[in-house]
Amino acid sequence: MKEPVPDVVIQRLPMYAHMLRALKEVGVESIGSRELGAVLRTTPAQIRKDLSYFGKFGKQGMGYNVGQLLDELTQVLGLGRPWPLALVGTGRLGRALIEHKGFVDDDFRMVAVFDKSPRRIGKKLGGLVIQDAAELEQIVKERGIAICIVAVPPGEAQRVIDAFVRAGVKAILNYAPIVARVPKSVQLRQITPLHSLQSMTYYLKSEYPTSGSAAKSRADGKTRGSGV
Amino acid sequence: MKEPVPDVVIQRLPMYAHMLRALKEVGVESIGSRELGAVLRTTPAQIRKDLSYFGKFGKQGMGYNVGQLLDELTQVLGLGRPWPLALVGTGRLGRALIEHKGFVDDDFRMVAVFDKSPRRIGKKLGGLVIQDAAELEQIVKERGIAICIVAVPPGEAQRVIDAFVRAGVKAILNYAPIVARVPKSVQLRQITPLHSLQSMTYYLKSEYPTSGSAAKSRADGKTRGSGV
DNA sequence: CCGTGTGAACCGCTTCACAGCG
DNA sequence: CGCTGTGAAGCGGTTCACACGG
Repeated sequence: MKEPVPDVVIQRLPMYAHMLRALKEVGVESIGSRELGAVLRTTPAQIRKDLSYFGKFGKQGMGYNVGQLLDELTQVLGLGRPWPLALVGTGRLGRALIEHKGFVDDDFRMVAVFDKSPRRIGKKLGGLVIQDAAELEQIVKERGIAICIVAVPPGEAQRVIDAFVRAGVKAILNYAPIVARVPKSVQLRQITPLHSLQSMTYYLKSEYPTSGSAAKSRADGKTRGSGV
Repeated sequence: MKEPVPDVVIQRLPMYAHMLRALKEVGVESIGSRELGAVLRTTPAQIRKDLSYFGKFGKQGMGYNVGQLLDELTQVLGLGRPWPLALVGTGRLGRALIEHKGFVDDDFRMVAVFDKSPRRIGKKLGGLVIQDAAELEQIVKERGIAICIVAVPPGEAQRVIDAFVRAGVKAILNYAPIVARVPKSVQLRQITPLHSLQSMTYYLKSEYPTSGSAAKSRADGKTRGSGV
């Protein structure tokens, strides 16, 4: 209910909104923090606390009105309008992202696609003509694009990000596995599935011991099916 | 450096390893926590503390040997061996994930691909024959697959995840935007780019005020170019 | 001396517990 | 009475600062 809302809270909001949308569609009109917490796998306290940063949306003894709370969160997150998006990189990843329509909904609309390869420039992709990455800065400025998606090879990612920043972009979703540098005023989210895999293995290595690797041989290492 | 290593620490390790690999390739043989922190955009203290959970890898006054530290982290994370991977869902997303080779490196190898659509079963994808999702449980068990990737539509994701869990899988990378349920013994990582976008907009909405949204009409809303 | 390893201080998020309102 | 909203306690991770080793 004060100014500095913790970052983690903001990042949980989309999940809340997502669930509320689902509940609304199913016809649920009202829900308590206990139930919402159960379905979201968090605690009721967490939910109440999170929401309290933005106002008082519930009625004591009654819980929250699903539709109303969804509207509030939509408002808080700045959604409910079509943010224009740009994407650079139309390799497999970029094409998949566009065609998969993972983000094209009411809140986002892809309005520009770039690539630097002459082979691709001029072709159409997802209803848009692929434009020369050299014109990125100008076009992004012209169209007032605030959010962009980077799907180029690692070696080019920082260059592309710099161009976006110069163009005034304020939020970047980066799929390239690099440690990107952006001004503090620019939001950056990293999508690096390989790192997710590499951290999960930490928890697995005891159950699935090495078959040889570092040096110490291990006769069998067949711990697998056991826990199943 | 005791037993319960914080989860966040584990999740930073892949980034450290990644950077060390890059440094090694460039020929850097030794690095201090200060420099490593600078390039990774963290603090030296953080790095030293993180590493201290696993042992003493540095030499005072000298910093860390890049190659050696990389080996240690590889060991800690349980990498340096080819973990077999399975993927379900060969729609645009699934195909892109496979063909993009985002995770196929020395540490991971895709060994099975599933789909439930008869149109796709039997076709080849990334050198593998797409198999009937109905056989998922059996095949995953047979091949001792511990990690899997879910790239099916939201409505099917939980079912698929349940099947994987029954098959004994211990780590799941899920691309479907759902609140997945898994036993605590199973690692789960969620890749939900849309939520990343939806949380970034929170920080943008003040700079790019609404053009209309929730109800209140707003004559123009052309605040765009200003901040650029 | 320089830089690591680390206990201790610090800070921020989470959880608790209860006052207050429907 | 039930459940929200919230100050305060609890807890875990980050940062500090310094002892110690090369």
